Amino acid sequence: MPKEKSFHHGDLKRVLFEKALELLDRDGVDGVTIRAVAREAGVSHGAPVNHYRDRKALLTALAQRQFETILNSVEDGLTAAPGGSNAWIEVFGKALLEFGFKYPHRYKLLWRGDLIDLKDPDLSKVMDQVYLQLCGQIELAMPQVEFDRDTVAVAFWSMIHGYLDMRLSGMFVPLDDKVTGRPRDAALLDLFKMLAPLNRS
Amino acid sequence: MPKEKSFHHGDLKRVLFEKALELLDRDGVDGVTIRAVAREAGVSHGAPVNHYRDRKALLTALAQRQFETILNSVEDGLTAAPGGSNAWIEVFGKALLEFGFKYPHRYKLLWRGDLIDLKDPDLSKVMDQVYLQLCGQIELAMPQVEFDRDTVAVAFWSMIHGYLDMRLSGMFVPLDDKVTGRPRDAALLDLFKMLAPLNRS
DNA sequence: ACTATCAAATTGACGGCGTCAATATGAGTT
DNA sequence: AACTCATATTGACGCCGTCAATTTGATAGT
Repeated sequence: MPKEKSFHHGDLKRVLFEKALELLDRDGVDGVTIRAVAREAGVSHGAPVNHYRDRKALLTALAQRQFETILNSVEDGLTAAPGGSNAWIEVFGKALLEFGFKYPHRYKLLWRGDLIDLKDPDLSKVMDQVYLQLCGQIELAMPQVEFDRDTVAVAFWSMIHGYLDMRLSGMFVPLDDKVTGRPRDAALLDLFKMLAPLNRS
Repeated sequence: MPKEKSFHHGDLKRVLFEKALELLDRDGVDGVTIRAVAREAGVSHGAPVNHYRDRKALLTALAQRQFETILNSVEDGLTAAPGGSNAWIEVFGKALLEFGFKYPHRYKLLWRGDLIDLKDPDLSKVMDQVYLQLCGQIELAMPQVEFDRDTVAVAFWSMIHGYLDMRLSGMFVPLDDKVTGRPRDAALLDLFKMLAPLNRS
């Protein structure tokens, strides 16, 4: 547990992280500047360097936390899943789609390899955890598959991510469904289920 | 045909566009600054405003041109295609994948809705052309399909784009194939072909 | 209780950016 | 030869990230 007010300010690192997340949700990643975060936290523009080396380190910490959230969301979904052989599609698909539509700016940050440090051990660790969990579920559901598990995992994740990325970039909103945006989501998951017969059974 | 040296400088707009494209390929979109482009063109930092209102207008022009290139590439591929009912998968898939791997920074720019003007008429026109061409091919190949044509188009494009976006962001290079990167590409296209039996035939 | 220490915070500077306003230039027209 | 007006230059403003020098103040050692 962090001290209430340990030294000059208090646990500034926690405050900086929270303010950065608020700015991210409100203004997008461009709004998350060292100086803006410092302003929100009520400290000088030079203070954050003691806790985050630079902007990339701050954004990396934000991204790492979001992957943790997604990992937990998937784990929760898996324990509550009916357990059909296609359950992983619903669980992973819904986890990613709901997260993306709820926190678009957080989701987009996850794939900004130019802004975050992909070599960061904590970040790459949780990214690997999510990916390996997906592969594990595919292996459980499809013990004999025509394509290797990595290919199925990459194809699935590519489709979900590509769809989210284009939707959140405002790319084909006008060409997308005119209603809630959800029927198309479900259709994509249903469509991917057609690949389940890849089982050599 | 543009005049050789029409006024103060010559047709600066053309030069600005070309230098901007060079900078994009070399340094990524962050390297395409108004001032850097002006430097490369040998003019002052205030000169470009007479030809591109602001940075977003310049980047929009770059993106529009790239979509034109992709559109032409697809059209070339279609005329040369064998014409099988799955030909559109190969043609569109290869056009996008080859463009993305050859010009990663150009490809990434296309989906930066925060940097380009999606409402620009010229840009949205060519984007619609590419999308409608895809839908048209799907309609030709799959006259009776279980899902509506838009859903198939979105699913296909999502998978290709998601894969490219993650690859080009350096996201799962370590987890991807260790060889050339191409076997995985082909596997994804093959995998999507499994959806062709969606034909109610 | 006093002082030394040292992480944490402040301040100020530097260069780069986008953008805007004021000014200068010069080719084509009258 | 003078005018016009698009084009180009210059300089400014307020952001930004980052760094160096300095100050602050909680804590540990005497």
